[in-house]
Amino acid sequence: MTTLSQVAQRAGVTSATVSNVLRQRGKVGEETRARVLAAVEALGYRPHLTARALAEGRAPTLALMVSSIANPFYPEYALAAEQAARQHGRFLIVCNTNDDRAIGRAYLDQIAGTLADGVLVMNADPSLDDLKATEQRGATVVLGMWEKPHQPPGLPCVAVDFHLAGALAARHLIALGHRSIGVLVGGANGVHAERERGFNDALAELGHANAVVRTIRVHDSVEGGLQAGAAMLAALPSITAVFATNDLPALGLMHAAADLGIKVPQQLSVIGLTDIQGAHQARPALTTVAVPTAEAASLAIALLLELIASPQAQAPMRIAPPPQLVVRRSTAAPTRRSD
Amino acid sequence: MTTLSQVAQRAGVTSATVSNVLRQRGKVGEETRARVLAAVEALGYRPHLTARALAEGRAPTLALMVSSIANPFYPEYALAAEQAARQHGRFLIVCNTNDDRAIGRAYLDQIAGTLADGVLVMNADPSLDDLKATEQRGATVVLGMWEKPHQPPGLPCVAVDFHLAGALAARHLIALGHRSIGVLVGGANGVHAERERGFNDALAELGHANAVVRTIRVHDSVEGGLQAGAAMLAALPSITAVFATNDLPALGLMHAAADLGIKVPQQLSVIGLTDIQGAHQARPALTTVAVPTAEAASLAIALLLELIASPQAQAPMRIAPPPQLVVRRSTAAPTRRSD
DNA sequence: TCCAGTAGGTTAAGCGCTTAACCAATCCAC
DNA sequence: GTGGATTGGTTAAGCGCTTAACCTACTGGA
Repeated sequence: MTTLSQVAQRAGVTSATVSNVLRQRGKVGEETRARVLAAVEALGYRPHLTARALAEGRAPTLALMVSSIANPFYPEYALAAEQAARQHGRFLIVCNTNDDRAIGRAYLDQIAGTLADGVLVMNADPSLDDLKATEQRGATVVLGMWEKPHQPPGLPCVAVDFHLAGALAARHLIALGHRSIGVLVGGANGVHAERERGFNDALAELGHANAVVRTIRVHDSVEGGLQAGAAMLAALPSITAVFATNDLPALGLMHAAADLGIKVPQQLSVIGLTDIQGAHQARPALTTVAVPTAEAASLAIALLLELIASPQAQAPMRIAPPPQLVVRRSTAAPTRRSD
Repeated sequence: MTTLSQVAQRAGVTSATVSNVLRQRGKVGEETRARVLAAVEALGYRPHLTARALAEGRAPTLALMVSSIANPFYPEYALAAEQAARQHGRFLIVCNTNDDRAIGRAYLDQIAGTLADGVLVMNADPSLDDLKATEQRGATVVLGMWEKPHQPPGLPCVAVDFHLAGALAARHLIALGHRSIGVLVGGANGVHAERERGFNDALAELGHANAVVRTIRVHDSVEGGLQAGAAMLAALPSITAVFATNDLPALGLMHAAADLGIKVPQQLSVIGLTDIQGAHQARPALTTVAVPTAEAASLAIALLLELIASPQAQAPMRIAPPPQLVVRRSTAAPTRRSD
């Protein structure tokens, strides 16, 4: 490792001067600057980011907390977040909490404010109380995707209008003519409540408050949708469409339909929510409501950095672009399955 | 932020003593220890990881370089790597190079040896030369998944026997009776060459060297497999089975088959390689050769940490558990498609 | 001739923590 | 009692970098 003072020695100056050259501040003569740069080059000097951060009184990284990076959707989000962070000269630490609040707390305890001066938290994975405590200790916390724009969490956040997302799904199904609908609600701890509410509210607005014939809570996975979906489809032949609050169960449901010999979309329409990669790769390609993943991620990073720079702003909320209906091949006008 | 010396002051000792208490080293009296711990508790003190790392002369994190965390397979690997790192008290920075060597080099330049004292690189994404240069500068580099166990890269690595992986696929197809096989080779820059070679070598060993009727290079994605697969299936009706060097193109190929009305596995067998999450969720579930992702990741982290602790070991190579054939529903005994 | 201003540096303190070296008091065996 | 261990701390240097404060020419205007 080459240090600043080694470079300084070779260039015949003090390390302060080298630092000034590298950071383009302070006054440095043309000739000296050239000597310094030559020394930097010759020794292959690279600034020690850890030392720099300590001296500057900031942490060198940002942290992203997710339940598991292996879950679809998060990788896309993480990619966008990392790129945004990099553009601001920051690095991203990924923390998998595995939906375990103790792990989340341990992470916050260890790195918030010391290794990472900003933490981007997805889905309120740790409890809001833990997050607020972390904030008290002087770290900056941003909720990466808050689902209720009209109900601020008391923490800085990027809000995505999931109420609208649910509503878009409902309007699409109603417009197609569906009047007998099943709903699969995923998400642990009621995280998807707003999506479900948006769906039901829109139904009511359109005068079809009772179109939902069955609502089932499912595990937020393909398997969850497969199992619950199979049961639901077998029990209720009148259902012509299913809305799942997440794409994963929606895909599982399509499998369940295939297993039962039900054709999608001819006999059953399926609509998801999120638009993960697998959605448009499915057969038939899944109609879904797309969440603005990348935009939300870069908004969150930007917010985080602004708050780190000037912490006074009171719990600001950034609104991400609205979700959008993406019509693919898994939805169509209804035909009675029983026919 | 609470610092060590604030705690020390409150406990009526020096910061050295507080440090000794927290690190369980040095001699500290029972009574003093209790006072210190009480002060730590009262002030909510948390050690400053950046400062600690600097003082200890090590970097606080490990880095994982991948082309894009949004690509399937990497998230699973990253998850395992992060968990292994956490068990050793390290944090993981994720670096997406987007297959751009300049970005990879920039990352190495910036963090290797300063922010991250170890870098775990997937698929030789940056050039080996860049990596060796990084090593010269004193950083520790480990290749996360080297594909050629019998041809050391000159850098520490975790090797997975992809030759065997290819061979397993070949043996499976031959055992089922396939004699007219198409091959889809993914991976940029010939990364999948070893998989293809393993496949062909096994075929030759079994006396069916000419079973492969067509080999196509494809983009390493569902779309890549879809397009190339459609062309191949249309042009060569004699093909009864396809091996793809990666699951993504294999899934695309299944779609192509569906589009052409070709039934899998009745009329066409498809086998992939990797066993990504989407493989067992596909319909029919994809037969594939599973790569020991999690094991390779934790081996790599362990190797990285050992090398950081004692850099003398000469370019050791760790061998991950062998790949394993996972038979699902996309392969069966052949029937002539033309029948 | 004198002084203010500026260009081009240097000095030194400090970020928060670790750790080797040192020191004072107590203990115990002989 | 006396010397060597042992206990329980303290001192101070240092990790590599930043930055405010300071110093020393030199320049030029009145």
